[in-house]
Amino acid sequence: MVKRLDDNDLASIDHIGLALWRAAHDWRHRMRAELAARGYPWHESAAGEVLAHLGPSGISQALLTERMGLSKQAVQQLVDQLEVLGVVGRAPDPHDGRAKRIVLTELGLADFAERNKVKRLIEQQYRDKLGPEAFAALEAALARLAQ
Amino acid sequence: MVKRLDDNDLASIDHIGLALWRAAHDWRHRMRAELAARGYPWHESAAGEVLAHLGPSGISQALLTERMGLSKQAVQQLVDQLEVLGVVGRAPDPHDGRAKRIVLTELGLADFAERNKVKRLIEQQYRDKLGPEAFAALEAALARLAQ
DNA sequence: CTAAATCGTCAAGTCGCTTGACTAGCACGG
DNA sequence: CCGTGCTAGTCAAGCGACTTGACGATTTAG
Repeated sequence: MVKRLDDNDLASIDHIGLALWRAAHDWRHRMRAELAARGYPWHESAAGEVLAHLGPSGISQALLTERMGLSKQAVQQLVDQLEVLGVVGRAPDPHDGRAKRIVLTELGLADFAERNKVKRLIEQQYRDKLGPEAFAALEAALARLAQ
Repeated sequence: MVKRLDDNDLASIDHIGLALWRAAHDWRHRMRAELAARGYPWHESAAGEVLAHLGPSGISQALLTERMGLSKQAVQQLVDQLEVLGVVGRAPDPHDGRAKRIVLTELGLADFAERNKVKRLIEQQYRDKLGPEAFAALEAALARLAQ
């Protein structure tokens, strides 16, 4: 036996979970990097996640908290950052004196539009790489798993 | 119009990247929770990731660092935690006075075995949910994406 | 109309990682 | 065989992304 490699016993780590993990991170990385390159650098930080839950009609901070699955304090901090950057603003909710609505500024709306473009771009890259049938199969399998 | 929902404009967020993200996190969560439930709670913390790169024959800290894609200090801290817990130990490398080998203790070896069991279990859950063809298609698509 | 729940805020702490500064051992060209 | 530089590991400090705790201001329920 010439040489026993360190990782002889690591064949076991190459499972589908790892493949999923890598694919998810690849997607995330492409998305964040592309948006940062296009002039929306906050997508490189955690605050960018907020924008994934925020459309032109705005959202209450409480609902945002629920959707993001974080503590309300965490969400508050992320929104604070975006507010400083001028991407979102806070407006009082007319129907509830406690609540505030998070709304997109003009810059935020531009970000929203760009995000959709980039999403389609990366989806197309994946489709090109896999072919349309395999891409559809992937989508279907993931949807099935999510149920 | 009865009611305009907050998320009318959020249809765009439901893309394949998100599905991948969720699937990856589901896998990770099942893995960690199951291992924790079986008496290996460190898989709930970042230190558990170390064990994914560590087999019975051990590994040098430097190589581990390279594999994990973290700074050497980060890896050191994670290994420290596992050492305190008695899962791994540090042995001097006979061929290199600077290096130390990270090796599994008896507890670590039990963890290694359990990890493989759980991995197979969860893979089987996924296979059951998808059916063998779709599962194979998912594996193939993910492998293709990783290239 | 009071009691409880909800919305948001301020403060402090934890976890997972990073960068910086350092020591001990190895490698190699002169 | 020796110094110059590279590599393995350690110690310390700090930062980002969260958490928990405590709180005032509303709204809702009984």
